[in-house]
Amino acid sequence: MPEGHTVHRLAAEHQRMFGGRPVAAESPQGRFAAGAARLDGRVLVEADAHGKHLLVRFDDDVTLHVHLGIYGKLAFGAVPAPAPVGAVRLRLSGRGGFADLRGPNACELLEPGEVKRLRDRLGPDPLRGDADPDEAWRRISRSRVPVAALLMDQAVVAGPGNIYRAEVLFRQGVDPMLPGRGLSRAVWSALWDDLVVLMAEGVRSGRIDTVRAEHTPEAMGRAPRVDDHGGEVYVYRRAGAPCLVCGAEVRAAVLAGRNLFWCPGCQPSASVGG
DNA sequence: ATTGAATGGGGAA
DNA sequence: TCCCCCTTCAATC
Repeated sequence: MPEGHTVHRLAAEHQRMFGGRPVAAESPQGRFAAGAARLDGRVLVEADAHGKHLLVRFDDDVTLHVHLGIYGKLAFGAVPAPAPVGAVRLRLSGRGGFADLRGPNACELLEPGEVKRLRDRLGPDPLRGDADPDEAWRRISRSRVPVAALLMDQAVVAGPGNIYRAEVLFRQGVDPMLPGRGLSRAVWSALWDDLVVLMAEGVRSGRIDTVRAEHTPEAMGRAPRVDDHGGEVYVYRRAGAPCLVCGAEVRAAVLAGRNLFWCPGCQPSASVGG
């Protein structure tokens, strides 16, 4: 679930459901009991997202910081809320509904200075209007780290995860192992612009679709195929299957502890886009 | 009943 | 580079 587009949707949902009104907070599981007690009854001022981090500001400048990690989930529902099921770390409820948080990587309260520190260590987020891609380019253009790893480094770019990085590199024809400093400025711009388009579409639809109209199963007379994550993609989790564009076998490798997928035909070694 | 995998990330070594 | 955190669900015994 949680790449940056999901977290932006969750922020919008919090704003819509709770914004400007007091909320009730509890920790049915008990592990966030003290934090929930501190939030209980406060007015939710603003919910925001930076990359995969959800930042919910309450009156008196207390900010709830949630990072879902790889397992975490947020589930919304209508009030009256049913008895909590499973390990609910935090339940917020208000007139407009309730939100249950399970399995987050982070669920904590931050002071304003800590929020600033968190934001300062994150790179530009393609989904934020205040994002400056040059900030990322300054790091990328100096780095020997493979571009596929740089795109997963939240200090370089905040928001893309394993699916978007694989898909954007495929769409731009970039070899995942190319070191950052091997990229031209033009290719970085193309990668960034494509992330902006793909992720904004992800916020609208709530899924990750990256296949261009001319390569859809309908356009190419193939059986439709949707990945388990709920979108239509070129290479993510398609190892061993034929590339939708050139027919070469999609490859997989582990890079920095994460599964990387690419097409050796469309993204040959040292290819720099086009 | 148990294991493994999953769209993350921090910290130690 | 590994290990650990946290939770759910599907696959396997």
